Formats: sequence, C-alpha cells, structure tokens
Amino acid sequence: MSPYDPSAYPPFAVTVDLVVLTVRRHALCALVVRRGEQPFQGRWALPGGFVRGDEDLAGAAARELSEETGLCAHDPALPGAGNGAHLEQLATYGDPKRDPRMRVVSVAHLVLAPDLPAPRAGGDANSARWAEVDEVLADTDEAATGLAFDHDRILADGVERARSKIEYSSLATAFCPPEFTVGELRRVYEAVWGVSLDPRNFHRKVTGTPGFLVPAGGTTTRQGGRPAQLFRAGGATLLNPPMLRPEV
Amino acid sequence: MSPYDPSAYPPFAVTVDLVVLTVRRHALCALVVRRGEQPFQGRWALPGGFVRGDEDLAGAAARELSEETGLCAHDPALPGAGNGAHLEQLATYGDPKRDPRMRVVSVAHLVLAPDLPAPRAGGDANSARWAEVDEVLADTDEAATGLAFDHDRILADGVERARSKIEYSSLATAFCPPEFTVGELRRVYEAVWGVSLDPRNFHRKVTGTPGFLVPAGGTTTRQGGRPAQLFRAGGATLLNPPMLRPEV
DNA sequence: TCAAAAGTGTTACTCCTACACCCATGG
DNA sequence: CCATGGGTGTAGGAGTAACACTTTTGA
Repeated sequence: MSPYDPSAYPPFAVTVDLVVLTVRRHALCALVVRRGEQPFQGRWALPGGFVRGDEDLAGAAARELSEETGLCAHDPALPGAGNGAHLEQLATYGDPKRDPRMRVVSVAHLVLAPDLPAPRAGGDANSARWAEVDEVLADTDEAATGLAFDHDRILADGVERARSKIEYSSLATAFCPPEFTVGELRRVYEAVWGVSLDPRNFHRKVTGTPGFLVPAGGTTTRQGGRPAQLFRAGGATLLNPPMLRPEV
Repeated sequence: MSPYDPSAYPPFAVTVDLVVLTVRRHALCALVVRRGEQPFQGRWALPGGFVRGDEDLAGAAARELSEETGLCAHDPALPGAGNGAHLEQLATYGDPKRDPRMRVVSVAHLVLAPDLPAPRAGGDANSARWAEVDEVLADTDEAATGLAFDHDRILADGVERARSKIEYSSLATAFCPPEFTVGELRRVYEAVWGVSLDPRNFHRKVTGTPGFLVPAGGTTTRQGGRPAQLFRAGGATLLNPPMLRPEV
C-alpha cells in the first residue's frame, strides 16, 4: 500500500462551526444554540454542522448560516456579491479528543452581521440566542458554564480576529446596516473593543480616509440630537493608516 | 439516523501541507518536493502528508517538517520551547475537486526557518529544493509550470501571511539564526518584502523598540565593514508601532 | 431653554522620512 | 588610503490625542 493512497488513512468527519458576531445594545454578542443531543446535551454551543460530500468549506458555512439565521453570506473573495453578512475562514481545530464520539476536524468560520431580529433555529425559538461575548468568555475556566466542546476557544479566537481586523480594515461596516451614521460606526468600534473613543477625532478619521465611507445622501436623527449624515461602506477594504486601538 | 451522528456523514481524508519559507541569497524561498506518484507525478508540490489517527494538526505538521527537513518545530503557543522553526496554522483548503482521487481536506501550515543546509527528503537529494517564491508564483496562470494541486494558491497565501505578519510582529527574527546583526535582520525584511529599506532608520527602529532585540554581547564582521553588534530575539512578539512597509 | 449628538479648529506631541555625517574594519 | 557596512544627529512632515467651540435637532 502506497503512503500516498488517501483511502489507506483513517477517516475523519469534517464539520464547520460558526462564530457569528453582532453588536446589540452596545455589546458584542455571539450566536449560540442549545444542543439537543449527546454529547454536551443541553449545553450551549456554536452553530455548525457536517460538511457534505459535494460542497466546499465556505459553501458549507454559508449553508449552515442560512439554516440557523436566514442570513445570506457574502464571500468577500467573490466580486460584486451584494449585501449579506461577511464570512471568512477562521481556523481549524483538530485535537483527537475534541469530540468524544470520533475523530472530528472542525473548520471554524467567522461571520460578522448587523443587528438582527431574534434568531430562529429550526423553528425552535428557545434553542438559539445572542450571548454577550464577555459573559460567555468571563468564566472560561469553569467547565460547567462554558460552551460545549472546544467552542470557548473557538469563540475567543474569532473575537480576537474581529477585534484586530477592524483596526486595519473597513470590516467594522459589516456590523452596520447598509446605511449608517458615523456615530453608529463609532459605537461598533466601542462595543467590539470595549473602549470609549473621542467622537470628534473618530469622525475626522473615518471621513478623511479615502474610500472608507461614501455619503448616501440623507440624514437621520434616530439617535437624537443634531441630524447625522448617512453613509455607505466605500470600496476600500484596507485602512492605511489603521484605526488605533487605545492602550487599555 | 440522527443528523448529529458523525459516522453517518461522508468520510474525508485530512492532510497537512507545509509552506516552509526561508531567505537565501537575498530572496524569499519555499521548500518544494517532487512528486513520485500520481496524480501530478513528477511535478513540484508543497511537502505534506496525512494526519494520523492519534495526532493533532500541529503535531502532524511538526512531524512532516521533521521528516522533510530535520527541523524541530517550535509552536509559539507552547511556553518555553527553545529554538526551532516557527510554526503556525495558515488556512484550510477543502474544494471537493482539489484532489482527483477522493475528498481531501488539507490544513496548511506556515513555517519560517533560518537559512538551512540543502534540504534532504527521505535521502533523495534530487527530490527536494528551495524554490524562489517569485519564480514559482510568477506564472501561476500557466498550469504546466505551477505546483501540483492548489499549492500555488496555498503558497501565495502563506507568503502573503508572512509579508503582512512581519509588519506588526517580531516574526522576522524567525528567519535569522539565534544570533544576528541588525543588518541581517534588515536584509530579511528586504527579501520578504522585495524592497530596499534605509539602514539608518531601520537600525533606530528595531533597536529603539523595547523587547524586540536584546544584545548578545559579541560583534561580527561577517558582512565586511565595521563590526556589527550581535543580537538575540527579545521576548516581545508584537511591534507597536509596526514596521512600515514602503508603498509601491 | 436645555440636553444631546454632530461636526470643526487648534495645539502639542509622537513617529517617520530623508539625508548629512562620523566610526571601525579589511584590502 | 579608500571602499564597505555600522551607527548617530537633525530638520521637516504626516498623523494623532486632547479639548475648546459651534451647529442642529427634539423635548
């Protein structure tokens, strides 16, 4: 038997897990679902599922996302795809003991979405919710309170990716509706980073970076106070110089 | 049959592929091996192999690295591991048609190593070499000249990761021997980015960033000219402010 | 009239770039 | 002596932080 014969090697199950993040009530939240089966029955976990034989990894992630939330994923690698949530591959987790049933390798994906209506999970409203990231990750030591499998770790990696990526890219707009104000965008940064930013300097920074924001024409007053201009995300994806995250 | 029963889903083969980068003769080079088997027999490919049933993904990558190069991998997540090449997970590639034999999902890893002696691949010196990255990726259109499978794409992703990561981390020291001069470190940046950097400003930047470099005590004159101080990599992993990559 | 949020101006500081200049070695 | 690379000093500019100040709405 050749060492290059794939069928001679042990079979793996391959899954996709989703870190779906949004900003709700000034807090970064992740979508979690309650497990109905063993193992970890009744515990919260990240949404996900098995990759089918004929679909690629991003396709499987998009399908799971659609099944869990009704969201349409938007792969940034594809040109011209319209609105829809941002989806990108995060990392792959393959510890031999991460699933007690058998060898499962999970390709985690990161999804950034605007604030959504309450999640629906296969019709069972009770089995899916938005969990504040800080609360889920606060007591990652106590095994009893965390997510199932190694999902605490996956969630932490996804949050870290989002936190660092909005520094040097325009990805924060993925948390906003199609039209948004500078103040709304600033509150996204504040929620994701857990800091306060100077509204004046923030405004100058984002409106002064070419291609980051394009005026949408209207104004809104939904936050109270003086009406704010509405913007759309511009074509630029890289921010140079980056948005600076305050020290602590 | 439960939708959560892993054994009910199609089996995958899982491999690791390695993007092993080094700097040789002022050029960024990648390790490639000649395939002895179908498919793509005789073509160059990235080193890699199947993940065994009892090892995790990083372990499989470290094993393949050791088998192909004799290098000892150093997982930065583990504390205190001494010298050895830097190893990190890169991305996972799972297109259903990427391997014509069967469904293979490959977890690519990135390895950064100092300039090494000529590679040895299972004793057959002819079957492994350092290829200049620019030459391999130059004609990625012509299918006849590129690497096997989707390895052109994987290599491009690995190179892009390395190029961007040395901007904001001290990872460039992974391309250097344990003790090195500021000039040697600068030539690493120049080779990886394909640019020229001002030696004076570079020196000030790296020696002025706390924790980046620690003096090793000696001097060397192996480059000619005035003897240069020797340094070791400091404990700092993040560079703030980052090293700025020139435009163009 | 007041609170609240949107914007603009200004100053001081940090950091980078560019380049002049000096230092220490080998040939 | 001189070529080569190592290392320091300095002036100008880009970009940020901090904060005073004006604008425009709803209550």
